[in-house]
Amino acid sequence: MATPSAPQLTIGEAAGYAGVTVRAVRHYHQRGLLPEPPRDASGYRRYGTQDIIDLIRIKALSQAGVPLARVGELLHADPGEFAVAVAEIDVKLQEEIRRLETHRLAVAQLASGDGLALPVEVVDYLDLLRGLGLSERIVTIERDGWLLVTAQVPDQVREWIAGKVEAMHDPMFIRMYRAVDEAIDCQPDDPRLEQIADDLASLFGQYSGGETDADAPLDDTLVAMLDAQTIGSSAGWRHLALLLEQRGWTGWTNPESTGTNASEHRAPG
Amino acid sequence: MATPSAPQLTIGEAAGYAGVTVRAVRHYHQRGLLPEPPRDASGYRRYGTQDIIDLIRIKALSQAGVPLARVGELLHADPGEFAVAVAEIDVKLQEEIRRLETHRLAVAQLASGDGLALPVEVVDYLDLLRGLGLSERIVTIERDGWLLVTAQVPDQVREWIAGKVEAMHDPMFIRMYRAVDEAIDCQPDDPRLEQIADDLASLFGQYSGGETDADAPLDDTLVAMLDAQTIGSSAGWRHLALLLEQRGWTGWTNPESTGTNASEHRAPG
DNA sequence: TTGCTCCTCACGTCACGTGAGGTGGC
DNA sequence: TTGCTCCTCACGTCACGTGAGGTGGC
Repeated sequence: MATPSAPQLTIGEAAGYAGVTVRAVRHYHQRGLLPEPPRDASGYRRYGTQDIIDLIRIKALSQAGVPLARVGELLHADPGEFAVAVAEIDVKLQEEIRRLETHRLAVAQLASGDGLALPVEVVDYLDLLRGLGLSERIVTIERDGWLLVTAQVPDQVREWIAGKVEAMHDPMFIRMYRAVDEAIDCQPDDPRLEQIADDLASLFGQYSGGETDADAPLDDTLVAMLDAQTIGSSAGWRHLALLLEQRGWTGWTNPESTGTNASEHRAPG
Repeated sequence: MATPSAPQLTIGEAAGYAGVTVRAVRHYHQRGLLPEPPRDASGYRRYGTQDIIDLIRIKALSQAGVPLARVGELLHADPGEFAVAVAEIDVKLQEEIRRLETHRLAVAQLASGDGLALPVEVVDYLDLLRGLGLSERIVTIERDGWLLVTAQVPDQVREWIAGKVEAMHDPMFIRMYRAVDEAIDCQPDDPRLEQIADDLASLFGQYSGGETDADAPLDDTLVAMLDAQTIGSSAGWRHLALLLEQRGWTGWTNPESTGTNASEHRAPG
């Protein structure tokens, strides 16, 4: 009793006392983190107290996000190295937490269905369009347009959307959007298209279009994608574009008509 | 111009506009998340606008921590299913953030070198021992003992350590610890051991040992491990145990002598 | 012609999980 | 004898990364 005999645990017992799985212990042997203990007559590994302590420390480091490759070094590092490594680990954990918190915010927005990969401002703008009574179809088209633009130039989007929201206080803009919305489901021979084209041509004439800027021009390919996504998605819109051209308008690529903002950043036709 | 032609992007261009890698796009095809687009004359995949939008949405969901297996369902889910799934994702993200924050705290403690897998209270207690001038060797032995106990019964440790801290206000306890510390590096024939054994026997006699409790008894194997880790680690201690037995003491397994708390939870021998 | 992109396998990463097939211990 | 643990391969997981070896496009 004066010299207590150290217990020789099997791998399952050792794993249990350390709070890890049997497979994890074998894995640590394979990775060289924990030396293979002696075997008994049956070929079973037999673990001592120090092995359990090492297992607990390996588990703690690993759970703190330290890759096993570094755990090996750290187990036998002096306090100086250890402190440096710990500082690095803390920075990584901080970054990871910030990343997840950002994603949580994104996911919360995402509950609305729109917020997926879109800034809050854009989601609010889309809700504004809904509030004006515009159809889900046109809102979806707007949303997809903004998805494309946001993926490309995320930083500019906030400014652009501010301009759009302001424009939406102008009753003329609202009338234009409603007219375009009405056109979306028209057949090309629908007589309403002629009336809508007349209205739009008149509205466009009143609007001098001074908001064009070229801070971050979108490249031609992206503009073509946006056009395809907007005009190309509706036979009514395609025909409306033709009618507007007949009235001297230079095409859908003008800002107020497409419902996306891409064209605002090209000089009017 | 009235009917803009949709651009047909190569895989590299598509990946670029969506902000993912070329390999990721091929992977999404393989997983069935994104249908294979048509090929051109050279066998190159050619992507349209909707593909880019889908890629952006896949990326957003994936980055939010949604496994690709679920991304597939969610891409075409109705708003109800989507909302439920989003709520689940948010819960997972919250858990993950909490887990990482806990680990950050652990890692911060870990900077001291001790805090690895130990509660703050234990670290403070170890610092208290250092403050009393005890050697690093005995502090390390204490630490490893607490590591073993904490891995086993983490909830009880806080109470136990409170009792230990209180006991350390008793000068008798401090003298015992210092005597035991002095013995650690003694050869078995060191004459000081006799003196230390006399002192300890005297101290033990004064101490009635009323703090034993059995709230969460440690199993025999764990106690044996603790004994091996403490007494077994020093020839001086092993001999001191013998000398104490000669003085009628029942062994190291009595609480005040080992420096670990395990034995406090067994009835004195 | 050079350099870049594209193509299809197919193995590597990371920390283990999970059988597959067999043997020892109580 | 049954059931549990142990043993050693060795493939599977997850979301791609990274060559390997070859061809098309500008």
